[in-house]
Amino acid sequence: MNIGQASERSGLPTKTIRYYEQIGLLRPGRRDNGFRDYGKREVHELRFIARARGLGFSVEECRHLLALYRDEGRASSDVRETAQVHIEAIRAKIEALRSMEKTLAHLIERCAGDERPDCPILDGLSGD
Amino acid sequence: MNIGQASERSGLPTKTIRYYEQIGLLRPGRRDNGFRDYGKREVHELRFIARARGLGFSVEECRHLLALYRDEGRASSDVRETAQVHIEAIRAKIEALRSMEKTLAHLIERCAGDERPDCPILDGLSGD
DNA sequence: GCTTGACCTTCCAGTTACTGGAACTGGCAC
DNA sequence: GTGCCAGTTCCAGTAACTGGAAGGTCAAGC
Repeated sequence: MNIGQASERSGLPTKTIRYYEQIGLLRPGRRDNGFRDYGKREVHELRFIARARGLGFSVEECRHLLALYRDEGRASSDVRETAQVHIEAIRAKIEALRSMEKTLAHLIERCAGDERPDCPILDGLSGD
Repeated sequence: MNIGQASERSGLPTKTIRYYEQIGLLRPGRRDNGFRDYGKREVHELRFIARARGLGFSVEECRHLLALYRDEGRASSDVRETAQVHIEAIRAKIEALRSMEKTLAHLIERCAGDERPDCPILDGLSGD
């Protein structure tokens, strides 16, 4: 099938699919006319990548996961470790964001938000 | 003072300070020898930017906040709105990350993580 | 046979917020 | 005058796409 169909079935934009090919993530065959040709397997792998990206894995992590997925002789410990490292990064990000949210919420709470210039948010940012 | 001092006092790398100047966020004066010259006010503003960035505001948001900070006639509602929009973006990110974390934690939990190839994480990604 | 339109191709540039490196100058100690 | 640190500019690279230009393919309709 053409890239448009593959896009529809994988949920990825054609631009993204071409990009993944460019960086060597997934190389489909070509027809005589130069069009990319996707089969069931390729679409399946595109969906795999889409899901992994949806869980926040970087493209390089996706490359690694895909390699493991393709490798029948993989050890599940490899996958688990990759996922473990990633989930810890996610947790760290959540913590960082929560801390920002808390600080910001405090500042916003104190701000009148009217036409006057006094502003605890700016005061907080300026270091008072 | 020179950029090195300003860097030390603001906590921002010199590269970053030069970058902020390049995009017109903060323009220090110059000495005869061409070196940038920072005063108390500039360092104060650099710290302002550093704090805002630390709370996750984009550089463009920082530009806006800095303009408000400089404007004695600002309305605090402007600041509050900017912060409100931002905190909602933060909350959305937290939610997205939490959802990723939950899904991933479930998958990791089920994975033996040994030398065998069977892996619920890969199964989950492949859509089974 | 020709045109239209949807879909495909490649390539180049832009996005965010820096960061690294090269090549050169300023200013001071020895 | 030589070394050295700290300053200068400019160019390129990062992550993961995304938009747009310029042009080729193919089936359908007139």
